[in-house]
Amino acid sequence: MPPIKPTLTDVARLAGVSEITVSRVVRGKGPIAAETRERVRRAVETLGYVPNRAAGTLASAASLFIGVILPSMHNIVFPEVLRGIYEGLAGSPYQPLLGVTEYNREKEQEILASLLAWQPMAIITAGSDHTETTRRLLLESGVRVAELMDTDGDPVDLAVGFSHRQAGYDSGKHLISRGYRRFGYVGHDWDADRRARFRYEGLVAALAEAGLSLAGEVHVDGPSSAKAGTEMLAKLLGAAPDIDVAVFVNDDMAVGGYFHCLSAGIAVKDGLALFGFNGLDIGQAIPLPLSTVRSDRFLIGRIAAERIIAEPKRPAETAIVDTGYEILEGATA
Amino acid sequence: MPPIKPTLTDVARLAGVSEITVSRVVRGKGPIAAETRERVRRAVETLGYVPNRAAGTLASAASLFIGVILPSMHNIVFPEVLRGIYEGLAGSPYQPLLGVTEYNREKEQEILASLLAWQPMAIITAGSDHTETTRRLLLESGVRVAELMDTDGDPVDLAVGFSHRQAGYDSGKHLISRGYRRFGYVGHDWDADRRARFRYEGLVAALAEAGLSLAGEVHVDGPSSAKAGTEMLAKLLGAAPDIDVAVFVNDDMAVGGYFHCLSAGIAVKDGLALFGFNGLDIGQAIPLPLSTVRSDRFLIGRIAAERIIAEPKRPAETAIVDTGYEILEGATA
DNA sequence: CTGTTAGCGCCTTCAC
DNA sequence: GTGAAGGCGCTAACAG
Repeated sequence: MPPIKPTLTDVARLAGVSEITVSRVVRGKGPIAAETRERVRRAVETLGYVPNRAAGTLASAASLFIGVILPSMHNIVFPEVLRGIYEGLAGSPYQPLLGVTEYNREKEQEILASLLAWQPMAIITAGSDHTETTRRLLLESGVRVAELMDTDGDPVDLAVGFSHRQAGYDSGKHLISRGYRRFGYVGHDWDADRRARFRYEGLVAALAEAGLSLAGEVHVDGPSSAKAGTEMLAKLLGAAPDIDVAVFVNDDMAVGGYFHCLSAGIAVKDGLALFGFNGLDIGQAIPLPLSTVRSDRFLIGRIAAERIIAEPKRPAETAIVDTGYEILEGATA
Repeated sequence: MPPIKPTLTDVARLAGVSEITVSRVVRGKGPIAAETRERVRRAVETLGYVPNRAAGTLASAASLFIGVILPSMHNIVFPEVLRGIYEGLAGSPYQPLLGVTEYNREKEQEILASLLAWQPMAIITAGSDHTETTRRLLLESGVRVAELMDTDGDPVDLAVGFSHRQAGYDSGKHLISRGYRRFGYVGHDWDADRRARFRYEGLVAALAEAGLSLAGEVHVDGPSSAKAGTEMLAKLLGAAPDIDVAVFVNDDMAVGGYFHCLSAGIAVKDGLALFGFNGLDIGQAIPLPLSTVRSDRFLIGRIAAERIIAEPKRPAETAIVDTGYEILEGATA
């Protein structure tokens, strides 16, 4: 245990220069004579000096934080977004500061307030929709704001993602074109997850255009999972035995549906088609690759981080980056 | 955009009190007259005051950060640990500050240095083993240090987890007691993941005690995944066709192995037994629940956070909390 | 290329 | 129950 933490002053004294010179060397800013730099480096080394960022933040009125707000850590989707953010931030001095809302709008608001207390240079949120106060705080913060995943709303500053409504609609069109007519839906509680509802609405719209409607639908309480998918498909088939395709809110659930078919001896695709959403690895690893919509969560995170670094001041105009998606034909529909 | 960010001084002026009084109200510390408190509250409300934590940290020489270092975000294991940490921190003023090492010891060291610059009150690391410098920095930081996941090493302060060596050994004993004799192993690059190696070594030790040894083993480059498990099991069976049980480094890989058996028409358990590690949901959702070792990642994170909050000063003695594990019999072995 | 001056916004200590 | 003074460690702005 060192008796006391060395400060800039200590380093400066040891190196025989002023504090500001040490500060410049440490931050790599300003012109410094090679020899001076070397002397300072050695002093830093000797003392084991670690800069105090709280002091730096206070003095420069600019922290190196980027506040990141994610809805959930219950499946791999948002950790992937986070990986993308880290990737986009690599090599920059910025540090993500993470909050998790559990899909709760009030919690998002609290988390935002606490993140803002650290004077972040930007906020990246994948929280679904915001409370009015949240939106106001984002707007008034004056810092860059990236809203991730969907582009169906009206962004505060920058939105990165794609239209979930359109993805749902395209899924419906695709399945209709392949001859499916009797649709069942397996979802979860979408009061929290607005993107799930957008996809659902897009799907229903596509069906309506073809003069069709859902023959049955079931919703699980709580987070989606393979286990829930297994149970919910069984329930759906109990209520609507004659459907020819089941559309799932996401791949986790759809993979569970696949397992139900295996156990129940249902011929996947010919007996019952399955369709997911996300394009998770696990869905493509099962013996019949899952028919689904692939999106690139990693890319969404990375682009958001890169754009923010490239333009640290909030621009006058809002912008939307469409990262797109792709319908994977797969083998289950 | 507010013309200027209100500070304590602004609030104090509006409320007609001194700065320190506002500070006390905001932090909920010290004795304050109910009426004063109310007046201050209103002023805070009116101005939309948000405390500047950088200033607070600097002045009090104690930040509200807990540095968290995780090896990877490529599967659900560490997000679960993180959820546990958030759970353990709920209701406290502490905020996790996350770094991800990608299983790289040098990167862990860099991340640690940058986290320490924020004067965290504790460091929680699930990084595998440390460089010498990392260990020294942890030791000298003087703050609480929790090392998560395994208890096979010599902790700096607090370790929370269980012995992976013992878990590997118990797995071997269990499988031998069930009659398996010809073992194959499917792993990944464990230079990075020392816990995987500990389990492997435990397994091999159990085999040796019974006069057995591995009949074959394969290792994938890169992160583990179901897809890699599928491919690697095929490869293993090419090299060692007569094994009666395949032990996988983790459930992701084992689930992939299960899929290979489905596709290749191999009777799981009777033709080839499968054994995993972690007890992931997906492993328990497949038609034959995976035989595996269940650990509680959420609990590990939560306990670490709770213990740190309960005792914010580093105690004189190191401590180890064994969260245990459980062999799940499952249906694949 | 280097130094001086003057805070950043808050909290600790000590007084009343 | 409240306040005054001083400083936490660093950096912007301006000299030289």
